[in-house]
Amino acid sequence: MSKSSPALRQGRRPSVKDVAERAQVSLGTVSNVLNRPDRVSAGTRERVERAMADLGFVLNESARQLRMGRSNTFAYVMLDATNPFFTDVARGIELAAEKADLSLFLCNSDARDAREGAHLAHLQQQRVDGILITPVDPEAPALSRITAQGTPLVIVDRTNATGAFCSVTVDDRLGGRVAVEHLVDRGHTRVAYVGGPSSLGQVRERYEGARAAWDEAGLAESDLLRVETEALSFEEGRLAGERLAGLPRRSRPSAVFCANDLIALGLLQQVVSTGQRVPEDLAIVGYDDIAFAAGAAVPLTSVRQPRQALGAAAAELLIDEVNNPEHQHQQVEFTPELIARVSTLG
Amino acid sequence: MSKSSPALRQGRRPSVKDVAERAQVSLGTVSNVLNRPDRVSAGTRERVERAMADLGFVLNESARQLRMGRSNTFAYVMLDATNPFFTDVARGIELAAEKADLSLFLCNSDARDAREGAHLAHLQQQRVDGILITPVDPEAPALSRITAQGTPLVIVDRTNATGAFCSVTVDDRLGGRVAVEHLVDRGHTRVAYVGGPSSLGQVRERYEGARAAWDEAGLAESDLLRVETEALSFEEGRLAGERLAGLPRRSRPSAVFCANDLIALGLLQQVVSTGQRVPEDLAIVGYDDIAFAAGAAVPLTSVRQPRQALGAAAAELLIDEVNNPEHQHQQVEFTPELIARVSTLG
DNA sequence: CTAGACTGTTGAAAGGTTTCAGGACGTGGG
DNA sequence: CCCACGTCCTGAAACCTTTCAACAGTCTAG
Repeated sequence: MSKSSPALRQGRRPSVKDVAERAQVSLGTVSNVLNRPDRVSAGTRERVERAMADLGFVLNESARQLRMGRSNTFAYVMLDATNPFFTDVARGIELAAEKADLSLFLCNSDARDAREGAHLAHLQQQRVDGILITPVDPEAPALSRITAQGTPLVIVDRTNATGAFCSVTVDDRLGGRVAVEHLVDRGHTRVAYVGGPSSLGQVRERYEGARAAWDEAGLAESDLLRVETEALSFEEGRLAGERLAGLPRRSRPSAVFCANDLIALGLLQQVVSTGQRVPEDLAIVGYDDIAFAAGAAVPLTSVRQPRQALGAAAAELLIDEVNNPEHQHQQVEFTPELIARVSTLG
Repeated sequence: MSKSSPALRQGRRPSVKDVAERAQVSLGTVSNVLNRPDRVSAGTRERVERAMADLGFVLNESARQLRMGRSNTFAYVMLDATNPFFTDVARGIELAAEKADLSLFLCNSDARDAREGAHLAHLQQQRVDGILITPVDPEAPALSRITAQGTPLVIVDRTNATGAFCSVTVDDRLGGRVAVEHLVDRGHTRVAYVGGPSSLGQVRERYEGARAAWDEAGLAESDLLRVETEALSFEEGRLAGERLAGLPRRSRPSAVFCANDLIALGLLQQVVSTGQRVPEDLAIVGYDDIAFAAGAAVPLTSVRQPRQALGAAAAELLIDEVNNPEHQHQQVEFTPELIARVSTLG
C-alpha cells in the first residue's frame, strides 16, 4: 500500500486501468486476462486476478459493448406477463438462450402499443443482438423498422403476412377445428365460441377452424354462436358467462369453446357459482392448457400448445439469423393437441 | 445527395457524427437536439431531425451510459416467473418504474443459485441503477457484495436480518395466524400445515404464526401437524394430498393450511379427484390469493397479500436509495388479509 | 455607438473497453 | 555468434456519446 494510487478517486468504480496499475501491468494485459487467459503467463494472470478481487472490479458492459458492437443479449417482449402461457414460452426461450450463452431480458408490453414501442426503442438503443416479440399487432410497421435498422426480430405465437420475419406459431385453425370436432363428437348441436377482440389473429383463426369443422359436420350455420369479449382474460370470461346466462333458455348453447383458458376458467367459475353443472348443463373447452386448466373447478378440456418448444424454436431461429449469414426467414408452425378432461366428458 | 458521405461505410449504423455531417452541423448540436432541444434554433433542429430520420439513426445507449455513468434502468430478478404471485409483484414494480421514467428488465432466477448469480453479475456489468430481487437466500453474501460494489439493491418479499438492505415484506407470521384463527373459529381441532422447504423464511414464519394461534387457542400441540414439501408448487401440493390420504383415518386432519396457493390448488385437485368433498371432508386455506384461487375447483379461502403494492413500494424504496443521498434503509411490512371462500365455509 | 447580455453553435475531452501492430526477451538451430 | 521464432506484454487507436468552455453574432440599454 506504499504506492498510493491517486487515480483511484473516491466515488469512481475501479476500471481495467486501476486494475492494471495495481497489478503493475498494462491495460492490454488485463483485457487479455479477461478474454484470452491462455495468452497470459500464470504468474501475471494470478497477479491481475488478485488485483481485480482486491479492488472489487466489475467489468463495464457498456464500454465493452460500445467497443464490440454486440451485446450477447436477447430480449423477449411479452404480450402479457401475467398470462401463464407467455411465461412458459419465456421459459423455453430462456433455456435455449442459456444454452447458447446469451443473456435474456424479459419485457412486458401489457398488450399496450405505447409500452411495446417504448420497450422496442429502448432495446434497440441497448443494441441487443436480437428481439423476440409477441406483438400487439404483427403487421405494425414499427416491426419492420426494427429489422431495417439492423436488429433481427422474430415473431412468437403470431405471424406476419409479408414473410419478412421468422415466426413460430401453433396452427390455430387446426386447434379450433379439433376443439369443435370434439364437441360435435360428443353430440353437441348448439355451441358458442367465446373470445375477442377479433382484431387478434388467433381469435379469428381459432374461430375459422371451429367454423370449418362445424360446417363440415353439416350443422346449421346459425347454431355456432359467437360471443365477443374485450380481452382474453379471466374477468372477461366471467362476464361472458353472465351474458350466456342472460340468453333465453332455448337459444342457450350446450357447449362453449373459449379462445383461451383464462376465459374458459372465468366462465367456468361463473357457471359453477350459479349452480349449473359442467359438463351436464354446459360443456367447456379451453385453449392453451395452462397448468391451472387441469386443476380447475372442473378439470378443463383444452387445446394444448407446445409452449416451451415454441419459445425454444423461436430462440433458435433468432440465433441462426444472428450468426448465419445465409439465414433464410422461416415460418415454423407447431401442431396443437386436444386434451380431453371432465369439462366435456362428464 | 451530391455531397457523398464517405464516412458512411456499408455495415455500420449511423452515429451522431453521420447525422451531424448530413445536417451540416457539429456533433455537439446533434447532441443538443437530442437532450436539450430548447437550446437549438427551430431551423437547425428541423434539419437535424430530418437527417436522423433519413439515416435511420438509433442512439447508442452503450455509449450514452458509458459517458453518463447511469442507465436509468432497474431490474427485477424474480424467483419464479411462472408463479402468478411474482408476476403481480413485477407488475407493481413496472408501473412504479414507468411512472419514474425508468426502464425495467425482468430476469428469472428459477430459484436456482447459479442462475441468480449469473443474472446479478450481468446486471452489475450492465450498470443498472438498481436491483430488486426476491433472492433464493436473503442472507447470501453475494447480495452484500453487490451493494458494496455500488449497486443499490432492495429485497422483495423477503428480508435480511442485518438490515443492510431496504426490504418489503408481508407479515407472514400474522398471515399464518389469521389463517389458523379462521380454522379454529370454524371448529377445527386437527389441522395440517403443508409447505416447504422450511429453509424458506416464509414457510417457517407462516408456520410460527399458525403455531402461535394454535397454542393460544389452547389446542393440543400435537394436533397441529406439519407436512413438509420439497417446493411450493402445484405438483408438490398433489403429492401432499396423497400423503394425507395415506394417513390412518383417525389421525387425518379436518383442515389444512397451505404455505401458498399453488400447493393448495394441487392438494385441492388431488382431494377432489378422489371423491372427497371440500370443505366437508377437508377444509383448505391457501396463501397469496392469486387470481386462480377464486376460480379453483372450490373457490379457495386464502391469505391475500397486497402484491402490486408490495412491488410498487419496493420500487419506490429503490428510487429513494438511488436519488436521495440521505437515504436510510427501511424494512417495510405490509399486512395480509384473510379472504374466506367456499373451501372453508361450505 | 458601445458595453454587456444573450443565443446558438462549435470542437475537444472524457468515459472504459477491445484490438492489434509491434517491442522485449528467451530459446534453438545453423 | 547470429538469425528466426515463440512467448508475453505494451500502448495507442477506436467505438459513440455527453459536456463544457469558448466563440461568433445579435440585441438591448445607456
